[in-house]
Amino acid sequence: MTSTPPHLQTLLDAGLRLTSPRTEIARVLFGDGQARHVTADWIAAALDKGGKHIALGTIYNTLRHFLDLGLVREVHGTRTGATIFDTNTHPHHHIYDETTGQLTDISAVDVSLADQIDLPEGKTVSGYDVVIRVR
Amino acid sequence: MTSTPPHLQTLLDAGLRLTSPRTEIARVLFGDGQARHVTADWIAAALDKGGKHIALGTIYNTLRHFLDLGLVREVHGTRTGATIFDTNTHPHHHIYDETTGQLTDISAVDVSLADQIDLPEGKTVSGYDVVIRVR
DNA sequence: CTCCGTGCAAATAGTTTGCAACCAA
DNA sequence: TTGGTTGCAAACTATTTGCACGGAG
Repeated sequence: MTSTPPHLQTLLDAGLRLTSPRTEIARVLFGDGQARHVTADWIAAALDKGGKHIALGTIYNTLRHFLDLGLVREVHGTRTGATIFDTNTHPHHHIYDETTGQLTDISAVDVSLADQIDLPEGKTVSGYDVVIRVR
Repeated sequence: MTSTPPHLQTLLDAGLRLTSPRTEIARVLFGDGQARHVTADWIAAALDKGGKHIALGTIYNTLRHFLDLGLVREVHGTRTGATIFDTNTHPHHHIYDETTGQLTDISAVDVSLADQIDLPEGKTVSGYDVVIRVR
């Protein structure tokens, strides 16, 4: 019994059609349940390797949809040119190796913010990113 | 008595010539002792406004020099296209308003990291960035 | 005098967008 | 049928680089 995987169900719930590029990209990203840090180029290469070419433009558009739906997150703070997308959507942060470019997850509980941070009035915290740089 | 400003002295100490683009850019950045978040374009515009046009390429090259010398820092974590340079080199972090794009400094003491973070072996922490996103 | 540094334009890199053909529902 | 999607290429933005001229030391 092959039931619809949760990430594909999310697409359906959002009213998005279940098209071939979307399912293929989703398979590469979530297929084995393993969290990944990927770039658009990496996805394109992975698909090409499997004989399933998808236009880079479409990959970017699809990633943006996935971002909106919360299926992936962007990682900031690295000095690599391309945007890195993280398939781990649980609260967590990153260690960035400036020498190798290697990006490693760290648990959110290893980081704490003082509770007396002055926010601009009327604003609420929507999240925070921590990047620990090592070399 | 007009003694050499510290940031210009830093250039000299590093063996860099005190050229007109460098002093002009330094003046715009540090002239009034006020910390700034700027982009290369902002600097170009500010210089043009003062009738001192400097080529964008030269501004980028100069900013890279300033980065190496620790006169400015890059700010990561925002979703604005251009790289933001921060003239505040003291340890601190940022609040990023996703609605307005406004970037605000917060003191480093308002942030604390757990001391049990597992680093890759042989690596040392060279710094860390915290960006609190608000809306 | 000697190079380092500059201006400018061309080259790159990453990402977005316009549009005709397509296809999931 | 029909409007959301795709592919492709062109457009764009941000940044880097190559090269001949120019100015600081």
